[in-house]
Amino acid sequence: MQSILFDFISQYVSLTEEEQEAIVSLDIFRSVKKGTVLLREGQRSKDGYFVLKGCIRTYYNMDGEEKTTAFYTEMEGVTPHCVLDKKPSNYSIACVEDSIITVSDPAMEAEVFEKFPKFETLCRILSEQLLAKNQRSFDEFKTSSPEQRYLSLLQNRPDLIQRVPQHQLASFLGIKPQSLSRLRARIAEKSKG
Amino acid sequence: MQSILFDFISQYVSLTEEEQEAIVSLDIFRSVKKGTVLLREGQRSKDGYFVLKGCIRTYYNMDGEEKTTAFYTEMEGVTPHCVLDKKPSNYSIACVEDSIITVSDPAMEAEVFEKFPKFETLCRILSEQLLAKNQRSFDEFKTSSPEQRYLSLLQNRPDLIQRVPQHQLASFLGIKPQSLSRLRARIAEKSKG
DNA sequence: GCTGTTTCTTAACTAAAGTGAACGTCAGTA
DNA sequence: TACTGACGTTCACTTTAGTTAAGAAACAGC
Repeated sequence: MQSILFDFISQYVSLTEEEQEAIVSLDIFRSVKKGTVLLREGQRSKDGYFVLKGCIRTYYNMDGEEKTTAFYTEMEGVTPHCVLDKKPSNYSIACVEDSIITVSDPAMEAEVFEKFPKFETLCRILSEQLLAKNQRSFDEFKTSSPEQRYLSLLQNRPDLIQRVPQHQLASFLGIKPQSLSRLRARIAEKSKG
Repeated sequence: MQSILFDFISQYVSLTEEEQEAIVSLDIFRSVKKGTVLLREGQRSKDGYFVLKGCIRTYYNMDGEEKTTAFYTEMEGVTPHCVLDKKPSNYSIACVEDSIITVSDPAMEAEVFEKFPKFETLCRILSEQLLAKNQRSFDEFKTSSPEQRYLSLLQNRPDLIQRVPQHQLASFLGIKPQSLSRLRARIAEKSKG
């Protein structure tokens, strides 16, 4: 299980035995059941999550309605805003499927950065790349219609459409579930032609 | 001029005289005229930009039409995707106003990180915070209508509405210029009510 | 297996954004 | 001065999303 994480890290920096053991000794690996809420709106958690297997999502509760804004699957991680903000979280995080994740906080990070500065470089590079990726997604979202967004999702993350409920996908695409149904019907109609 | 940058940095880490001089000696400060294109679609620049005064924007050329997706004003910075990607840029960056900016590249960063590891910590923290901020904006964008987005812009960055052409604002809000005009008229109508 | 809930789809109607075109304003320029 | 092009607004019309409601299908708990 841990090897999945180390394989991922090795794409960026190489780790010695000692460094790997330092990670393992932090005891960050968790197995969580579908539906488990990792972070609840209003809490002040300091934990960040990284998905080794499975899928988790962030969602807001807007006047009674759940709005899912992001999914994190294999080899993707989230640091909730409240960790950096020092304010209660304004969204929740839950497991979409049974998942295996790592859970870590800034104190653990600081400890590792101290011992192995290499990890700080790793984290800097990862957040720079995540930032760029997030901006690209945002740009694509802004410059395309719901239908184009759905088609692009179909191209780039077809697995998501299978593993995630439609109504969660809808808000992820910035529309209502009914509109997603209609849009799908429209596309099917076209391709039948 | 340089003091603006150091004031900003001092919010995160404190710099010694020596460190400040190291920055100054890099000769990164530039004064650029309105309309200047800093990065053109298709180029492979390694430069990142930080705005001390003025405003710059990123935009895509989508079948002849310019789509502006982001504005950067005082104390905001961009690292174009092409810097991290090692691919030609798929967007352009231009000055919206006469501006004073810094221009730096990864080689310069590496040099400074080497001499003063403190700067790597600064950069890590900055990108983590930028990432969180960007995700918040994206979440807000997804969960609101064009009209709500415009009203929120009016609240949070009223200056942008003044200093930026409407058609650039429109694509920034994810809509067409005509829709922005209409939407503004609608709001004015309501408040007259 | 039954029941109730959640999820997905469909439909009719409303509201808003996209599209194409026209027009007025303004700045720059021949 | 007159011409040009860019920008913003308005209008008529089309397309699509939001809203409300109803019903079918899938699923979980009993």
